[in-house]
Amino acid sequence: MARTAGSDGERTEAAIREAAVDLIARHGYEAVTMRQLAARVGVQPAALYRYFPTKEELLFTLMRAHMEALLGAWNDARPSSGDAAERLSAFVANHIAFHIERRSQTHVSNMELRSLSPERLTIILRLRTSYEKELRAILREGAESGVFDIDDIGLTAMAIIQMITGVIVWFRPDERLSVEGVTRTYLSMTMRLVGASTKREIHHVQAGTRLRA
Amino acid sequence: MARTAGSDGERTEAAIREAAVDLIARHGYEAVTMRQLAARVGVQPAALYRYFPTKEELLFTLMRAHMEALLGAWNDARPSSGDAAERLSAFVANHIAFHIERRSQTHVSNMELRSLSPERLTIILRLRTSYEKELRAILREGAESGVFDIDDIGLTAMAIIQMITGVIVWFRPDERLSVEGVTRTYLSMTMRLVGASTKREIHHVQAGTRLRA
DNA sequence: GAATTAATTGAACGTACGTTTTATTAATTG
DNA sequence: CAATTAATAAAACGTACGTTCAATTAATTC
Repeated sequence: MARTAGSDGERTEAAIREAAVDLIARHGYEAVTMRQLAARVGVQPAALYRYFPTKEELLFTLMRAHMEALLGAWNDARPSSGDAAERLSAFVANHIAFHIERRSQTHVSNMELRSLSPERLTIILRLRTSYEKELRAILREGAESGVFDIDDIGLTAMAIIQMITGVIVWFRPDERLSVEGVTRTYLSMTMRLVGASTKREIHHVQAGTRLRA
Repeated sequence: MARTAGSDGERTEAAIREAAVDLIARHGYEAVTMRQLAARVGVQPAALYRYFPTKEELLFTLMRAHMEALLGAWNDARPSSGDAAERLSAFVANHIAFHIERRSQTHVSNMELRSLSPERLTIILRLRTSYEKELRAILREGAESGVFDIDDIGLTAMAIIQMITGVIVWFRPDERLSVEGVTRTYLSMTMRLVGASTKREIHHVQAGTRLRA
């Protein structure tokens, strides 16, 4: 046999990406074989090479897409006005919603950096840094305007990112906790963390925050 | 050749463990080969099998030792008296100090869980859970005695652990930040996170704290 | 100082890996 | 409807993997 009835390049590539994200998130990049991936897609191993020249290029493509989607989501969710507390709320809410919706992609992007070549690693890290810069800018603005009380901006930014990304490690949407409830609690913890000055701001921010369905 | 002059089983096993932790932390368990490990130790691959029957058993041994050391360190550092704020301070300080001292071990224990068989995974997760239980107990005590203001104990415990473990991802001891400075800032952020009630406690905890140079 | 035990080498086994090559069939185009 | 392009299968290539086995030497014991 050769070309199969109803085969379509776009659909096959999408299926490969989806299966790869899932398998790599579950077993790790090194542990996943091209044969395993092909079997999941329902195709012979050689067919994968029509879409991705190497296994590493496939990994890189997945990671880059994830980072660009994250930056895109923040670009759409970013408030055009409002003080630092409001901006920070939006950032945290968007981050948590995005990561809960894409647990597997996030796992891949966070755990498999060491499997990238130096050049590709640099590209991914640049995207990551530009995302973290957004958070630092918010923290700096809040610190300068007196809305936040922050000891060290860079350190606080890392602490917040670790904390809110960590949700995907333990959170399962089908438990006693809802996405909305978890987001609310994390918003509250974040505001305390940055020493958001008045109760008014905290309540205002939480009141105005809408969570994704 | 066979047995080499001056060879010693204890020293060789220690060398294997040390090299394995370092290599696995750097490249990942699946990516490290037994030949690579043997070369690092300065021995032939077959010699490794005198000390560890399989590659996975070696990984498991490293992880279990790390978790038991963590529990042991907390057992030694745990204050015999004091309120919840004091206990929490001790927990955070011990956690950060332990993890900064053992970056590689921590990376292995946190990243390579999926390479363990179900039985071995269970053992490691049990150790991890019993460590997390310590933090939850402190948070519960603080919440009940009114020292802390906590929304959800389990959730707050996970947030704190993610935050303070995240230090090892970005912190390098030889930079502008000292271990002491980072620990102080994280202690302060943790106390805010749990809504430590009175300024007195926060100030007590931060007593002697100076901002980084 | 012979016998025994500890520590290691050297070579090999079977398997599975990422990838390439060639052939073949389906869909599209002129 | 012939020619071309798109999408895949089938088979193979060379390599590297975890592990085993037998032989060999160093240290220890009696």
